[in-house]
Amino acid sequence: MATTILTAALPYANGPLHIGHFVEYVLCDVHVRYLRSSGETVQFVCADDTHGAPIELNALKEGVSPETFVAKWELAHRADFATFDIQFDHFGSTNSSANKRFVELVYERLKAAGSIVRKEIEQPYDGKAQRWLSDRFIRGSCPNCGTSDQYGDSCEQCNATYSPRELRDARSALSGEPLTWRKSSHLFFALSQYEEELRTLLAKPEFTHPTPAGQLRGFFASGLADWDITRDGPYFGFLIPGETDKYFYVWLDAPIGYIAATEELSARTGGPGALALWDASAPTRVIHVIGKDIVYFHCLFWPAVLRVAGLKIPDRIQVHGHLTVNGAKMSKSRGSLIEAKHFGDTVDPSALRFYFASILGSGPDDLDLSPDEFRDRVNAGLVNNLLNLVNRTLSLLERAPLNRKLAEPDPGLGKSLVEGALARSGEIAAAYGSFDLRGAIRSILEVGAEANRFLTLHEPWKRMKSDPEMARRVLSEVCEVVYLLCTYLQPVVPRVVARIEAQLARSAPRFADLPGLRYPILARDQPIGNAKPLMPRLEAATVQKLFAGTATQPDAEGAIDSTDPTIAFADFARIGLVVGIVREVTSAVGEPPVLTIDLGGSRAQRVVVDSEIAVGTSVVVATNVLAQKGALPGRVLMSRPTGDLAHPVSAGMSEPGDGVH
RNA sequence: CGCGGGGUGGAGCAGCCAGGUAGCUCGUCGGGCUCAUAACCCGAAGGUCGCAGGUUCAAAUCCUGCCCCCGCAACCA
Repeated sequence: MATTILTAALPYANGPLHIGHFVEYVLCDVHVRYLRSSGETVQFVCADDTHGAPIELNALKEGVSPETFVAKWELAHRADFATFDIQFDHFGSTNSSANKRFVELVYERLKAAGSIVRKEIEQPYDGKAQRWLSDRFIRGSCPNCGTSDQYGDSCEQCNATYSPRELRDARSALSGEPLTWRKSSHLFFALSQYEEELRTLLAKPEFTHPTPAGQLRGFFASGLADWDITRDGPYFGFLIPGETDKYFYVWLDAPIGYIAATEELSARTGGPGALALWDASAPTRVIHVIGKDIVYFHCLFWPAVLRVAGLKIPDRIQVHGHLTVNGAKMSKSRGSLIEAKHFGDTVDPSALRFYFASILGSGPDDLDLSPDEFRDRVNAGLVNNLLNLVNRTLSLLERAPLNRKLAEPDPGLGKSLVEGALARSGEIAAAYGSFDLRGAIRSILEVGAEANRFLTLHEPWKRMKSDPEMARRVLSEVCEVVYLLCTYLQPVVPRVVARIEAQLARSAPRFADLPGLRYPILARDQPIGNAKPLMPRLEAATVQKLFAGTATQPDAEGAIDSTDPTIAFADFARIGLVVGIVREVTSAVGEPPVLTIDLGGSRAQRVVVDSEIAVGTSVVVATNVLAQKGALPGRVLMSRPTGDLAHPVSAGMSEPGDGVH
């Protein structure tokens, strides 16, 4: 049977993993465990992504070599994977000799195919720091709305996109120096040559979900640009052979890390080797699981590179959404980022696996994690319905007078129950197979509910004395369902299923075995083991600890009430208030006036107000309040001298840029 | 007019492609059970399916316009 290579996106070796990362790892790990249970041969590989400017800079900041720096994070990442039962067949590093070899091989093949072109380009340069600057390291004012302190490529405030050339007052984020521009000779991958092939590929519904595919269509509209695969030193990465102080861009060598990982796995286990597995004509099935943020790299550059290099084009790019916490994007600055380690230290990691599985569909929609949702789904679905079913059944069976012995099959009693549970295997397998974990969990919960109803109907606890053999027969039939539930649940919560198997004193069937099974599926002559609660319910206090420090989302209406007599001082303190002077007022008929306000230094800001204010007036401006989406650009004017607001600012007493306390 | 996704009982979702009794989980209320991790079972309340128009015998579902929310924009990974 053909090997399936399944990859998870490479985590960047620049910091700890957070629970958002684990949406993907759980999705992959569950899928892989399902495939294995179905009898497929799978190589589940991943690696740390170690190259690029941020790592190089952060290592420098810590005074260690990049190698030492990434080694530290690799160790932390591996520990987190172990905590959450993410079982890679191989977890490598892009900074490996195997990867270097494959990057050079791919490069040679691209060159031989005539797909590498050289272009002289001008790049922003920081003369003081002696570094070339990516957009990420450039800050300036948006040429569209004037908002200060924006990145080199787009404005968070008005959503405009532009080039660093257009940015006003563009400066290096490293040294604060103004940008200079220098010429450099860069190698490009001629992506434009493969436009038609990529179009065809993206039109295939099995290649990726229609949503990301549709988004990429926008790129074709303006024509695909060639891809710059060169970075000038200093850079942490692989030197480009035949060039001086030029490195491969991290996004070229990172996905090749998938190939290198399979090579290292082969070397370890005596497999066929990456070139055999990844050859364009190989029967291998390649599936990349990625977040929607890196669709471009995996659906455009990567297939084109593979195609030209004579390697296997992925069969599927499985795209998932991002995790939000309390409805908002996770962010370090907002304090809503939950590190995986913190989570794993606080609750049973199986709970998170189950939670993600219960909300993960096959599409790229975002998922949300909130304390209440998390607790409800885990407690109601996993603990109350499924695990409590196991516990109530086994704990009755183990006690006298039943003494852990099962009854002979009683088809009239339990055959339809067991066959009903067995009949669900098809839809559950199909759901797992299509990455619809949510659908799989839904079906599994129905199996559990059916068995719970069966117990309520037959009330074995009432018959324990009057008719113990009847109680034994009822419970034995439910044991059959429990046995099947082990199979169904094993991909999601392998650790918990192992405990159930121990209590049942049996190993569950594999998915591959299910089609051949007929009632009864359980060997009745073998006694069960000892019953014990399988997993505690999540307590509200425990869950709160997980979210300690994360902001809770204000309710849709009423939560922000400016007439509220008291708000926490901390909330107020977060608003940055600065004195500014109105320099210019423009107003079109029918439009609210727009003020340009001098905030001291080179900072200026445009603000929309509801009434005109004279030029030269001193005002107080909130500098860090984002405008409501869809509203006119600008931030909030907090106070003005002539209005009825509390504290007029006297011109002459304060200078633009002064803080307000 | 940058691209895309979404707006369905209190919360989160399914249904929409192939129009025809609006479904699931949680929550709420009432009842049952008492084996089990206060778990399990039964029942009930609660929705003019974002707004407006159109097509149709019939629209959550198809078409048009509008409003609102979210995400993504290749040289940040």
